[in-house]
Amino acid sequence: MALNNLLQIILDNRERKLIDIFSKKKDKILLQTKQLDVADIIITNEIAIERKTGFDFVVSIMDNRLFEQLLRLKDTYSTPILIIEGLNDEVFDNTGMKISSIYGALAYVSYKLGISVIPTRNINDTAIVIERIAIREQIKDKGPIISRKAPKGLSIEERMSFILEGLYDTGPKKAIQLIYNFKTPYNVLKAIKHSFVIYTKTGNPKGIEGPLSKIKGFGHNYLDRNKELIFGIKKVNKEIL
Amino acid sequence: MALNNLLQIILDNRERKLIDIFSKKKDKILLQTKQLDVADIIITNEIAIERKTGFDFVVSIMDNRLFEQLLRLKDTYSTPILIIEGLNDEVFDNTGMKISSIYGALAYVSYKLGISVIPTRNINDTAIVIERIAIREQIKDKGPIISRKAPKGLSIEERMSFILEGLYDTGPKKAIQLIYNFKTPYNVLKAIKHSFVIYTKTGNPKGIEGPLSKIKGFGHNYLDRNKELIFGIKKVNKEIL
DNA sequence: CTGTAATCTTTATGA
DNA sequence: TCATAAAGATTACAG
Repeated sequence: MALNNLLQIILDNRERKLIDIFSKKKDKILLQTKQLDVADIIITNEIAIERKTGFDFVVSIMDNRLFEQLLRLKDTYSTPILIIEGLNDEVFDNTGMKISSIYGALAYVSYKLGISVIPTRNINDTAIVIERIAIREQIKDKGPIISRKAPKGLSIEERMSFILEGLYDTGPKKAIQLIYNFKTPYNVLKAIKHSFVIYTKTGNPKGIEGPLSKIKGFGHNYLDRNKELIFGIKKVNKEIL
Repeated sequence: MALNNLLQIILDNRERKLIDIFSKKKDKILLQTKQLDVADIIITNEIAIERKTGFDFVVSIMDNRLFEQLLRLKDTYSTPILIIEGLNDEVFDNTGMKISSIYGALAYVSYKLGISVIPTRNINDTAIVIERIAIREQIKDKGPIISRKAPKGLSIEERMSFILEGLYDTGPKKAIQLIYNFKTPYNVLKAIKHSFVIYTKTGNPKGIEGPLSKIKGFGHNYLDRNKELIFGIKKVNKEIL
């Protein structure tokens, strides 16, 4: 598609500044703008770039947007790239986030999520990086990309756990325990249905009985709250069901 | 107790400054120094880190040492990491290398070579990154557990919807529709269980029948994918259940 | 993401 | 054996 030796770059139409910069290079770059869902810049079918300023990066950590965005990027493109622009003292000092948290997130994205992180100083540098990548992929030897560690879309088990994390008092740990013990989300709900609180003679909750009682870490409170959530009833006696 | 929570970090004995920094944390970190051949810092058998100041980085590009080093790192450890420290104006202005060349090399290392690049401002930040990686690999859960936190202050209906948003192709809209029609999450799963795909004589999916067919927007794809997710079975024929 | 507070389950203890 | 208190583990929340 690339006529002559024109570089083809697709930009999200909200990236005004980048559009301006590349517009001035019409002799080199064939610019295309559209509303993009999962990335900010697309170089090829395989390579897409998310651009974040240092400030954006930190803010998106706090509201949990970062992880979600990057996972989608990773799901959609085999070579996802994050350009992080101007991660400087100003960002570290003024966002109120702990330094260790920022670097923890950065390290996580880079080596655990397997997303290629490229730091730049400012938007002009960002434009340079984008152009270099486009040149390499579209003009130079399109040498193979050395594969990273196993591409990690959500497995079905992870996805199953994901559902259960909607329950009260249920984080990743408990969710995984439940799937491990009962195999499927539906079985988990059935297990909850068939478990009951045991009371002492004086009427105090003593523990639980039923399928759920075989796993540690699930008590009467867990049962009560989640039965209401799943079945829409406040209290359940064995006799009623 | 304390002994078990010690982080173990192996440093090349030429990394004097890092050794100094970590030496002051003897209560947390078990430091080991030795002459290392292919990395500067070793976290586990799989994870090793090359540390380069911005200046070193540029110089090693020029004398062709960079790629040789990093390729060896990559050959030896399955998760190679490059910490690039203080890649700032001073480096870009005073090394005499073209900006685009520096970024070209950086991009190449990151997305083409598949080495995890993590930028830091200075050696103290570098130490933080190393410590975070060690914590994640040596203390926290091995497999990265993904979690989704429910927004706080949800009503029970909202919370019910949130559970269903763990299903495939189910966002807020479909989740609310489902709760509105079936009242509780458990009923929704039962409705999915008792809904089935209808096929044409030629074996093509035609639509669905059962409780779910009464609502618009839920087709055979939705049914197939989510039955697998909820019940752990790839395909369900009416006859089997 | 991290670090801390809050919450829940389990174990220990005394009546 | 039951009821309360302390300990241990996990989740929720704020930055």
